[in-house]
Amino acid sequence: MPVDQTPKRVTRRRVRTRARLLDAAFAVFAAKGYGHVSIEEVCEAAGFSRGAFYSNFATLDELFFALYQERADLIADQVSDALAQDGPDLDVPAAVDRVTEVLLLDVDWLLVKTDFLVHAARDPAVARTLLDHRARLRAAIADRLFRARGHTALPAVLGGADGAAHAVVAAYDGVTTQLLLDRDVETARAWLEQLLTALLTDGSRIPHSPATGSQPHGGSQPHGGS
Amino acid sequence: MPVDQTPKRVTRRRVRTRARLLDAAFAVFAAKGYGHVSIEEVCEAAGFSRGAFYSNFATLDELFFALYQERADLIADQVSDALAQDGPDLDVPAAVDRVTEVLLLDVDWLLVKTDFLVHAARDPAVARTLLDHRARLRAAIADRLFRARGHTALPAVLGGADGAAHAVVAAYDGVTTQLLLDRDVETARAWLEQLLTALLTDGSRIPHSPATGSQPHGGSQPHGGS
DNA sequence: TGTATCCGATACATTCGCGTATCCGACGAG
DNA sequence: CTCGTCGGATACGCGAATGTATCGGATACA
Repeated sequence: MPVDQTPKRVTRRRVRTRARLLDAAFAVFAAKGYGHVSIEEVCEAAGFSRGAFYSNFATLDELFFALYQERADLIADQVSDALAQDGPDLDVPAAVDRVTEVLLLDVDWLLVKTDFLVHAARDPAVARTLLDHRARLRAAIADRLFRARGHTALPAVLGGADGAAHAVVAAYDGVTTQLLLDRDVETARAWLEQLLTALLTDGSRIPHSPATGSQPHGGSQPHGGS
Repeated sequence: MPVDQTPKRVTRRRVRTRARLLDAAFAVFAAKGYGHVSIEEVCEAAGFSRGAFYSNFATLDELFFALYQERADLIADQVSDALAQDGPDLDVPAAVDRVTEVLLLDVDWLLVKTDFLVHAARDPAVARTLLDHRARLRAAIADRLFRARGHTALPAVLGGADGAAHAVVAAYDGVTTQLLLDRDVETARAWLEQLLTALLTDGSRIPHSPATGSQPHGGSQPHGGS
């Protein structure tokens, strides 16, 4: 067979430099924001010259896309794991706690993800990828909620596990926005847990104490910086 | 009055060109995204040369900042008006409808706003401005909810009108994210109304019919493109 | 209407980032 | 161990965007 689909040899060194470029790009994008980053900055942060870049990627968009896919898949797996941990009956606060841990731990990732959102908002092809990723997350959540129906009643307004999963993602996005501005991870986590609790349980079934006492900070409510 | 704070003459032409620059910048930012826009592109869209720009702004960031402040103030006023329209007793669905109309009408504004968020997330001084704007919105909402307490019971998990206002803003941000990806304004509006209804009313008091029948599209739930 | 001032246009130099072509060292196969 | 191929470095030319300095026309006030 004279010609391969990927005619290059297996190339072991290549994957290492590619990975280093991706890692460096993540750090640089988080720090300065995509759109204010030049190719050379990424290469410099990775300890390479531009030649290495053009040997692995055609454009900065391509790198950004690959970077997002890699990390997004990782996050999706982690969320799936966090949701699968406890048995058939769902412990809402515990599950919310685990998922929140995964989703709000790394502010840098939120920064890059938001950059990617802005990018996708103007490119339908890229938007499709992001929508697919979100659909995967929602599916995992909806599946978990569906398996636990009967044990935990969902508010009727949301309309089933599917709608509830949608609401969870929306709450996550909303809290992310505030977190990007005030950079207060702990408050954001507390606030997201509270929001999800409010969304996933109907009013009659209050999980914690409804008044003060369970917040990490002194305040009665996890309000952001202002 | 011998000396003005701004010693320049009243300069009537100046404000016109400044406004034209701001309007053009809004359109260009919405189309291409801040960070992929050059000064010359803005000037060209406004029908000016770069000299006009440098006579009115020092940098593109400064223009962006002014642009955001102008529009954000406008939106804040509109929301306040929408909340003040009905009497002392709050009609939640109607108020939600009016506010949603203001907040999700203009996708271009959401695009620019998200760009500004990304920008603010890396500049604490800019972030302060955005946080202030959000605080103003929340205050208007909380004030409205507080005036209507007794008529409409809020879920205890959120902790009072203040927490509820926070939740409203978070829901708005979350729906915005989805809207930027699928560009489906009608579904987004329906979904936001449903989310706010779920958040602002406890489970026992269901405003519309809890099942299908009030959505604009055929589907049972206003789920986004995927 | 005259005029001093302001404002935007034009021209220029400079810097920055990009993409390519070429070269040399490294790695893997035999 | 040797050689052929691959991957990354270096050097070059190019175009775009920036900031400034200067000029001519418009504008507001007397």
